[in-house]
Amino acid sequence: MPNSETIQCKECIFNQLFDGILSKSEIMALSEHKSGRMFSKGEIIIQENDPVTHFIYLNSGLVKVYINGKKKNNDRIISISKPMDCIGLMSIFSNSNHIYSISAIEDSLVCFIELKIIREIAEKNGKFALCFLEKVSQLSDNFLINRIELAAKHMRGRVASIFLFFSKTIYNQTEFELPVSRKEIAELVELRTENVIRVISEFRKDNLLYINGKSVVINNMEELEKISRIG
Amino acid sequence: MPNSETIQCKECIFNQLFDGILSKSEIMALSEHKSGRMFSKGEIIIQENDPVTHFIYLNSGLVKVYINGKKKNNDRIISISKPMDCIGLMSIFSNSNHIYSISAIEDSLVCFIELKIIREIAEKNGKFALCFLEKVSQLSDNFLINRIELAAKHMRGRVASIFLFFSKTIYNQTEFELPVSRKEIAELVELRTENVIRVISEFRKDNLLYINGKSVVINNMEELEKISRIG
DNA sequence: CGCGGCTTTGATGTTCATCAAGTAAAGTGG
DNA sequence: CCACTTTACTTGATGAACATCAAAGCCGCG
Repeated sequence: MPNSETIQCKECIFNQLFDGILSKSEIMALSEHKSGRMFSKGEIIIQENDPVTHFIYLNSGLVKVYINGKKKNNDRIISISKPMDCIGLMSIFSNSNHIYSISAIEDSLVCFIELKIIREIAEKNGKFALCFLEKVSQLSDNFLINRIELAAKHMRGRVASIFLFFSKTIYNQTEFELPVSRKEIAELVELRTENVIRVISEFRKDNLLYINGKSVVINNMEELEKISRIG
Repeated sequence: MPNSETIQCKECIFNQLFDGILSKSEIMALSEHKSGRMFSKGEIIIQENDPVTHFIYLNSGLVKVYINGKKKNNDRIISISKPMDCIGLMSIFSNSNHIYSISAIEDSLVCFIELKIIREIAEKNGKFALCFLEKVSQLSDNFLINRIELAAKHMRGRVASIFLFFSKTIYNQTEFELPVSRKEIAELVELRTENVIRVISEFRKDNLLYINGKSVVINNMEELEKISRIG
């Protein structure tokens, strides 16, 4: 595979997540069953229906979690995950096979920890298990709330929320390179590509943002937020 | 409060869920911090924003989990939960306040277990914690998948799926009393009441089901399933 | 170079929300 | 128990929001 590389990551940021909860020996045990790999933009990390063998952790880069549509042009993106996010947390404990696919939308360093060792440690270290529990719950809550709010919004609000998401949650800047295509935005917010493009054109005309290809500058954050809330 | 009653439930079905995982003394400890209460149809069990103090478990009856809309006539029902379901599992570990409301749609016996004791046991008994983890994950997966499939369906498919849900998942019969109003069906599937009614009328006209008020008999399960899948 | 996928705009049609209005059912107070 | 009010249910008519279809320009890639 191109651009692939195996990395032993003893000081992976993963450990930070459970600071004070894991013992030295537990961290060691995890490290021994952990490996990292670079995925370049566009590469598929997990395919729907792959057996669940590892806990997956994003160290750097950006990935999308999605389900494959039955017909073509019908994928649905569940979430865009950033570093420190536990991607694919959901199906890991409830299914023996992945129910979502994951692929890199930017070059990404992905860590894999054998699920077996996670289970072993969780069984012995209840605090670790509880910490996991909180993360899973939080993630689920977010996804669900997200979906419910999405359903309540019209086209403009949906598209606005995506630009706010990238600006605030991902890049923390008003100026950034859009890491997804118009088509992918459509898959994120349950719209058709054409309509996403139309709305973007409107936003540009209304001077809410500057956008040229993938280069974005947000000009009127307040108005976008208003549109995202109401529309 | 009317129809309320406090019950010490030593042999609550809750214990069955963790059969072989909990020790005698742990079961005892849980029992001591557990209480049950009857809620009659329509009563509110949990209000959005109530502090999370207990793990909540449905022993008998039927409840709905929903979020209160900002405007009136804008509630959204997340799920209908049946006995053996851990209602309100989601927000319990991730939030200090409930983010969903829960109310009884049939007379229901609800068990409350102090969250503190659950946490204590989970910390010491990792298997118990893992078991919880699996339940949370499963629940989340179901909710999310549900929402995604919903968004893909048209009116007829959405309404059909609700009748299938009650017939197959809840009552396990082709003949049952609908426990929800047309308005609540609308809140379940992101439609307007008028449209739910229109679709139901069509189904009746097409002889897919007999329905009079709340009495339902499903006549053509196959066709309803087809509509639910495709439409 | 030419092919396929992404982007863009316009025209058209379908799906669904909204508005209106009336009937039935269910809860409320005298 | 009956008049009264409210809430649930139902159907029709209209319009808004969005999908679909079509066509053309753009871009990257083998």
